[in-house]
Amino acid sequence: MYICFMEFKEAKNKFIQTWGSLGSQWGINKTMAQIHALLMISAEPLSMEDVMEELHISRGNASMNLRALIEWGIAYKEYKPGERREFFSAEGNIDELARKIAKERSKREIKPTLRVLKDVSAIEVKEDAKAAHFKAKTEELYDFVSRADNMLEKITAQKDNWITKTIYKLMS
Amino acid sequence: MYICFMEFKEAKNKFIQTWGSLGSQWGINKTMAQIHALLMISAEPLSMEDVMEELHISRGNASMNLRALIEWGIAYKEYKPGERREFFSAEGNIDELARKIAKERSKREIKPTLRVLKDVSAIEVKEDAKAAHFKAKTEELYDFVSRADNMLEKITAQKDNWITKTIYKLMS
DNA sequence: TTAAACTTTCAATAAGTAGTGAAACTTTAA
DNA sequence: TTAAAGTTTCACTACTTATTGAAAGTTTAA
Repeated sequence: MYICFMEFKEAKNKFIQTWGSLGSQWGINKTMAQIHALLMISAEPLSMEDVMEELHISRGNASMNLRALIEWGIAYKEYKPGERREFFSAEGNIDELARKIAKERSKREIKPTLRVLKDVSAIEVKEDAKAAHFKAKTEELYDFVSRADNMLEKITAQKDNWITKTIYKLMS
Repeated sequence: MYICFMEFKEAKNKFIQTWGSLGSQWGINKTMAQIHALLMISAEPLSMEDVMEELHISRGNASMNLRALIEWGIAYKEYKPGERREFFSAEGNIDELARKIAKERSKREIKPTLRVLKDVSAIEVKEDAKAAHFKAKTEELYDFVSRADNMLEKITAQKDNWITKTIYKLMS
């Protein structure tokens, strides 16, 4: 039997790397995902200096990506009494985290795509069979994507444990 | 009132570009998504030559990405009687298309991430409060991601109209 | 079996995206 | 009000990923 003895530091590093590459596979900047990973597993809020040191990144990079995380609503600025510096922490509730990511991506990508699908499917078709096929196909896509987006909204709208609730409902 | 009169060609091009950029925002190669868009809206299967001409891409690029689409199970090779060339067409059923994409991404990204989460959360913790927090957090993440993956499987396992069915079940 | 038609591969290169670091800006406490 | 501490911006550079194109490989019909 193979037993993996991993040190805390090693595990931490592996987790940050994995979260970063997962991020970039899903269209999120690698550093942004890594900073998020770091904040998520830190028991205490971190300063920008801390983030820079841990990930070996520049001040500019840290600043930009911390700001992006805050814009997405998945990291927060915190102030410590008597401390001038700002500290950062990640959204601690995973349900809430997933909800916010889903919401943000819907807003940024799905909604604009729906608009285009609506536009392009609005072409007028007379004789042209190819154009007719295009119209039919893009209408079908519009319908599908808009239903999928709707489904996502319904799923994430459930407060607390939306995954568990959804699985439960799906079993009926 | 603003009315948009779009020509078929213009609409087609816009759709291909949009589908391509949607693809790259979701970690799928732009050309792969564009070829898929083109095949999807073509009434007839297309030859590699057709694809190259329409998208202004090289033979090598067309070949690689057509192969990738076939590996994903969302495009098919077709043979016409009396024709030596191969023709390509896209998965016509959108439900099936989404199902296959979900399956492929789960296999490529979610499953490996779960493995890492399991590994890193297996560290032994004695006194160290930071390590304890790390362990708790990664265990929580493992639990969440594995439930989410499970939910996706359950949703897409429903044959025919899984979106409609899911929305219906969620309303209960 | 051969040559024409077609497809794939892969090293080189281009394009796109992310990261740096220094300068500009902002805030705060004395 | 000022200077020290801290933060942001952005032009430049580094890095990653996609694309080309030519050469190698494959298939088929005569």
